[in-house]
Amino acid sequence: MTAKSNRRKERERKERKQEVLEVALALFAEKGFHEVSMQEIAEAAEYSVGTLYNLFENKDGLFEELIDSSGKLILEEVLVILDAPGTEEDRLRALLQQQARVMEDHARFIKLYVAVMGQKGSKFAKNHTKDEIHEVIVTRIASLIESGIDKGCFRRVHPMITAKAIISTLETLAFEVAEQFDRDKVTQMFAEVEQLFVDGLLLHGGASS
Amino acid sequence: MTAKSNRRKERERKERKQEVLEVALALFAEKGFHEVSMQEIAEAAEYSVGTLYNLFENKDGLFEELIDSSGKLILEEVLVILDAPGTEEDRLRALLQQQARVMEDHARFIKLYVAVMGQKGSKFAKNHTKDEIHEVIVTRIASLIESGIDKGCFRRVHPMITAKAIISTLETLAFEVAEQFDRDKVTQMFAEVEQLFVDGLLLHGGASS
DNA sequence: GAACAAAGTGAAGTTTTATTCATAATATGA
DNA sequence: TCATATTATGAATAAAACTTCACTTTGTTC
Repeated sequence: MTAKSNRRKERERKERKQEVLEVALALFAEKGFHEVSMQEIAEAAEYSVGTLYNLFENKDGLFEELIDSSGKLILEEVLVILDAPGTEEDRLRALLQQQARVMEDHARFIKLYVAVMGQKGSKFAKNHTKDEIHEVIVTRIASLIESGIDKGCFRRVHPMITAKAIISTLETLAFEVAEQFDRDKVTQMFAEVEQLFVDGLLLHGGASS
Repeated sequence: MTAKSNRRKERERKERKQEVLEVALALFAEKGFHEVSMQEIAEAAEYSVGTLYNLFENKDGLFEELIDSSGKLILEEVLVILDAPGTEEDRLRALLQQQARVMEDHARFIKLYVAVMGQKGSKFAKNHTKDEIHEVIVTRIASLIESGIDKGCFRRVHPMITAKAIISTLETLAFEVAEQFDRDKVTQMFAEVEQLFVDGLLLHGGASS
């Protein structure tokens, strides 16, 4: 009985933490880490400050867990798309076509992430997860492009720079849609991005329409 | 005599302010606004805190002046390039080719700018200059691209999204080189960006090499 | 329903940092 | 050189936030 209870307690604790993290993400993404007080998070989450400190080590700890948990989620989603079977062109198109869905869930996180990434000298510089997400995704896309070049379906561009261009474009657009999300508009937007990058990379007949 | 003196006093004051702003920019870009104290800026600038408050209204004021002065500089530089005579292709290439030089002067500012831009809900949301720089540059590039499409030298892409893609790519790369700048490496980098975007936009024969 | 444990609370303590201001140093002009 | 004005200083103040903790409420078990 006790073991079973412990399991449930633990799960409930995780749920409470998740609840807080979601509220905190919204606030941090809107105003930035230092412009949001623990008091504010507590009120928004309908807990007291004390409870926050019961759930998390401290404000920095809360923030790190936020980056960690959201980061892992998004990384996983993107890798599933990139690891799917198909040609390089297919997979690159799939990535862009599914961005609307990915961003619906994660635009606020991406926004926060980009803002935090900037300050490498800040106290969050040590955080491993932070850089990893970005690095892994960019590297994967770069090798996808490289492989497409080798097979002769993409023209010769610098794979790493192209990957960075694609990701930074997606991040920038995520920024813009983070506040009020409109699925149709965003889908349309990424169709344009797809046309820009993928058609621009194709060697044969991409420049139509 | 007094008028002459006043003029000089004023100039010297501006110089002192500029001196402080440069030091502050380096610190802010590295660690972020809230992670840099007035004490820290004072020490780095080799003044006392009191003097900072003599020169600037307060910390927020100092920051706004920083964004304002650096922002106007960079805007001016970019517009000169975009307003130069030549075809759309020429001017777009010129923009990318001259980025190495522009960034050598302003990479730290761009980095800071991007990080701050993120938090629209922050207390700097009111700042006009902030958004204007970005908006003006993006809009100008978009109309350059649009005009190139109309003339039949670029393929049909979404001008605004393409402009945003180009700018966000440049900003991202500025991020990376902000710390230690290597002119040759950066020049090479932007050549790759040029190849990616401009060749990708051209209707005829761009896909060579 | 009583004893115990777990979760929640928020006022008070502590730390941090922006800002002020009385004073000192320096520059200016006669 | 003296009187005056400008500029610089940094300890003291005040405000804002993080964090703690003694206490209350809620849940669990027998």
